[in-house]
Amino acid sequence: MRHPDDDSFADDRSTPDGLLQTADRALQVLLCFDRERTEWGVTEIAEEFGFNKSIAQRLLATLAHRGFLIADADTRRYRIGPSAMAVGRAWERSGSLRTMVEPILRELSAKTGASAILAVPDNLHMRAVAAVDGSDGPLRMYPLVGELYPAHAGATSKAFYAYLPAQQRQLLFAGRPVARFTDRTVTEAGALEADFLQIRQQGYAATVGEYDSHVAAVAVLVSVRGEPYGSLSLAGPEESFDHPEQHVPLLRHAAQQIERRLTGRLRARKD
Amino acid sequence: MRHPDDDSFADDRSTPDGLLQTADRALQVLLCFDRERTEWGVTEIAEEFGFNKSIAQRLLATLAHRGFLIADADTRRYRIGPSAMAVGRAWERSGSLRTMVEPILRELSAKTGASAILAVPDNLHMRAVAAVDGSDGPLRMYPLVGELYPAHAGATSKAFYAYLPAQQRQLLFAGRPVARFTDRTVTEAGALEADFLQIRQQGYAATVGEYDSHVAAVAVLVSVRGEPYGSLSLAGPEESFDHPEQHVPLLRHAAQQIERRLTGRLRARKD
DNA sequence: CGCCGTCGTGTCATAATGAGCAACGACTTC
DNA sequence: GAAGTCGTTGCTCATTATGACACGACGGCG
Repeated sequence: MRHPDDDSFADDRSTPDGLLQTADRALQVLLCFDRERTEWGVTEIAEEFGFNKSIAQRLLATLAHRGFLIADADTRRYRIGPSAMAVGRAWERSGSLRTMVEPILRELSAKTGASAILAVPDNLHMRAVAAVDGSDGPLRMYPLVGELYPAHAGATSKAFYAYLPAQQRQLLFAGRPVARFTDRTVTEAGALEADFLQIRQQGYAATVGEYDSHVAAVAVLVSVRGEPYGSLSLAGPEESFDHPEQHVPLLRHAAQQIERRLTGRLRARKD
Repeated sequence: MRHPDDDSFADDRSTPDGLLQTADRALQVLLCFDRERTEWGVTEIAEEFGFNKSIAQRLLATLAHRGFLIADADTRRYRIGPSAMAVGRAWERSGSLRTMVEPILRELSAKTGASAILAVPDNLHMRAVAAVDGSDGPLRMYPLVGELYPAHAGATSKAFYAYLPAQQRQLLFAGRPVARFTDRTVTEAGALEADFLQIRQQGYAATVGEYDSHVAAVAVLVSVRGEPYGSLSLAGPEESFDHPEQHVPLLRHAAQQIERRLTGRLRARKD
């Protein structure tokens, strides 16, 4: 699905004028090492993009030379390499994620009065990577950003973990016992599965006091490039944050904005 | 410093035969958005690499077109972009870090009998990203990988956090009170600073029972591209793991191996 | 307020470079 | 053992990147 003012990008595969075809192709190739396909061979790349085999071979070799790919010596297939880690770390360090999504969170918060939080999964938890306090003042003493939420409690976590493959969801109960934070925390496997099912069906998660007592929250899944990325949530004091579900359309819209900003190509050409 | 069998890489800046110059240049440019330099302009890139301005401009525009960079509309300077996140996530998903490092850890463990752990910083903790259990059997019931260690307790953490800028080290005491895990945990700011100083002076951290009672550990800093990346540690039961310091040279050597594997370009050309 | 210096962008001729073709060798499969 | 697949490499041609130059915008300085 495309945004209206995206139409200047004629085709993903073709290189616009004024740009370097070879470099562009290399980057395209690099990006196709994604969740769906983690390994590629020379011929596969050639077919995927309609390149000649020699082009594919040289592109892959160049990417490998700079460490963006690693060539499996046995299978002669390529996987993602350590330079991907280097640029990924550069991205994290840059803090651009926060600055890119904070305007969206600010708008959410302004329209609802609640705190807005973008969180990403992290070792059976969710980590707040960007947040804006609501007009009722901060929910906590300490800053929201960096906070970890357990996978099984609260809308922020449940909106994400509900969409995990069933097998991975089992992990929530595989290790140590599921912690109880309040008397409303859901700790029983069956009940949690039922919640997840409902979340998938209605497309959002709404919880009250599951992690922090007196905090109500509503959250939706955020996907990037079609893959679950994190969750976007609104949270506020149980007393004043009325009918959180009413904000689901707003959340959905904001989630799409975030997805768009995190899916590459922005301000590539002057408009 | 180069490894003996690295000599086929004549020069970082020149593109070997059989590779694509333009793609290689684009990747070089992408990699220079690192800790030291997070923003580059067209002219700066041109000077840095000896390119013509037009080349630099097109390289940057191409990288931006695919979302690897973002152009600041006002300053016309470039920063790292969301596609860097995409490939970084692909790297994490691939689990290559573990498979690349585990042979080294296995060798460490085999030579010492202790458990070997590679950990990276994570929100004032250290996270074990790869580990091999020692011959005395596992230290814990649950797997080492994924484990979080607090920043102020244990060699694994201290070997890393000792090298943080003093200002950032203050954060350890800025938030909640420093937790005490055993009677040997160092919780006083002055004493911890003294430990950090000693660690920097001797080049390694050695602790006994600071986090887990009855566990002795020794650790060294791991740097990638000259920047602190994580720590490499050996840990074993206090009773049987004698004179952990004796293994520091071994640890140093292994840390260098890891650094080399994580600094790109492996098996780029057949040897 | 206007000048100059700097920076990013665009143009154009040139030739260097990447594209495509085809052949080879290694390996797998039947 | 033969046929097919895959990755690699040499070679030729022209597509494409290159670099010198010029333009316009911006900002700092006099």
